[in-house]
Amino acid sequence: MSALSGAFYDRPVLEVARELIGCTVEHDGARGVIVETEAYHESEPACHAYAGLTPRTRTLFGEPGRAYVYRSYGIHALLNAVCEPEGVGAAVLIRALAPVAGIDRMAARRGHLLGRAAREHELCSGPGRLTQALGISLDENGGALSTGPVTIGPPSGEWATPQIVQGTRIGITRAVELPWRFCAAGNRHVSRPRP
DNA sequence: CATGGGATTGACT
DNA sequence: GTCAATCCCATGC
Repeated sequence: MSALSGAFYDRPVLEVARELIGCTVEHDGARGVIVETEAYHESEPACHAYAGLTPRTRTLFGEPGRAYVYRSYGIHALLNAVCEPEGVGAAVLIRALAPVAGIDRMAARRGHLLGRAAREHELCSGPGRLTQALGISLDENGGALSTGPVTIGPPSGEWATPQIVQGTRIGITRAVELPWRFCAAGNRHVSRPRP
């Protein structure tokens, strides 16, 4: 499958966040369809780029179409797609996937036993879970999403025109009112709370 | 240089 | 429902 080009991300971050629903993320033998995203922009205080250009936010302010991966709560690696022109700090947080391929590998990395369908819902339904399932680490920070190791591909089939529900972002303490979260309507892999 | 706070998760009451 | 784990880095002395 061909990956999306860097130009896809060189646009307003809200636009990209919405259009990434239905696209695929692939890394190290596992792939899933994006069913939940959130947009972050330097103009609002929930965004890491709000503090300006620092060693941590260097990737955020860099070339669009790159992966911004950072550690959250000392435990989890969270995956973002850098957006907007170079020099603007903005990114889309990938919050949940519907597993498509390499489900055995996802389960192994997540420490799950396979067998029950219900287990599949716990593989990638959260930003920390999906990076663990795909084996994405901080080493992937700064990598181009068009060439990998982490790649994002276009939607296929019915995912080309997904039904989307918009709501407020999760787990933040500032700019909580902005409706910058996008979810595939009714999808079981979306993290909680469901919109 | 010391400190404090997360774009979370899973285990437990 | 509550709460600890754990580490990068921004901030302040």
